[in-house]
Amino acid sequence: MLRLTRRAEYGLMAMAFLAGRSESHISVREIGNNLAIPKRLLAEVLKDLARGGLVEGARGPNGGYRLLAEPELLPLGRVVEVLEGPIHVADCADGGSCEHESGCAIQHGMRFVAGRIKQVLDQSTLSDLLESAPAAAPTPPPQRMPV
Amino acid sequence: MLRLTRRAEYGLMAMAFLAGRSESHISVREIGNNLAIPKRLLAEVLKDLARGGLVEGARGPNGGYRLLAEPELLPLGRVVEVLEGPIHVADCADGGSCEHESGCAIQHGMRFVAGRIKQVLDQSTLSDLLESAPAAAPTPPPQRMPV
DNA sequence: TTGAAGAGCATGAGATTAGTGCTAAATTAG
DNA sequence: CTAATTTAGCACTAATCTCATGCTCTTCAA
Repeated sequence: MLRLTRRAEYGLMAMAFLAGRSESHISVREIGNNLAIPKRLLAEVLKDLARGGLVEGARGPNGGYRLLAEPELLPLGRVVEVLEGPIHVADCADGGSCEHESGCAIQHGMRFVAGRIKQVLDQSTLSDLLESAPAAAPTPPPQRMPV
Repeated sequence: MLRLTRRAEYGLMAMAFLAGRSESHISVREIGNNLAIPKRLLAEVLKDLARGGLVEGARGPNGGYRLLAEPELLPLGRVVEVLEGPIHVADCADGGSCEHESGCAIQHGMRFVAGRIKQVLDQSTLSDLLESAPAAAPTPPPQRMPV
């Protein structure tokens, strides 16, 4: 499917929302209202992000979440991995060794492709995601298929 | 999850297998034996590839499948789309307009990221996948986040 | 005519995700 | 101290999707 889960999507939206606000703590209720995300689910997502160390939760009135990471230094891949676990594009690419072995000639190529996909997420940061304006979007250096 | 289905993985393996053989038609049985893929499922995958015009099936004894596309000109993304349908990285990126609207500032950024991921698949060809050797693996030109 | 092989259709089992409910713990305000 | 607010943690249901298989029909070569 090559698709992010909705959890990851919500998580990225929430992180971006937090990055764009200066208040120290923002509640799930407020984030959910602004982003039109089911609050109950958003709460789960933010809890996971807190467990992953990307945000910090504060309880009680005036509580909520705040970013711990700097948006400029936080790769999107990190957010995705916290919410979905390690990125695993294909068994052929990520499994220790290809179980289909002998006849399968694509293992090396698949690893390369999977690596490129991960790179896309690792080389874009949360602040890149926010800039609808120009600039940013780091471009990876040219790369050849390694031997 | 950002993960290819097993169907896509099997499909790529099979396509690569066909590309590496010179015989005109190779049966599901032979492909399945070589790649250690459940034959019944592999048959479904190859049928879909045939419907998608990437391979051609021939019935009867000595029947089987053969590649229709040239490996050097066939992007991996094409194979994936035939087997999984259009690549859809995230609702936020591919949906017409972000349903979470107002507060969601990442739609533009997500589209860019999704586009980069699709590029990875569209810029690698079936022959690239096969070369565990050197060369190939085309490198996309530098790109900036468009306004 | 027979056997090999793909084409088509349907279906069951399993895994994964989306979303919700409920309770406990912390913290602030009065 | 009490009440209200908000996160933390756990469990669970329903829906969706994938994996895999079974069966029948059609085509075709020997």
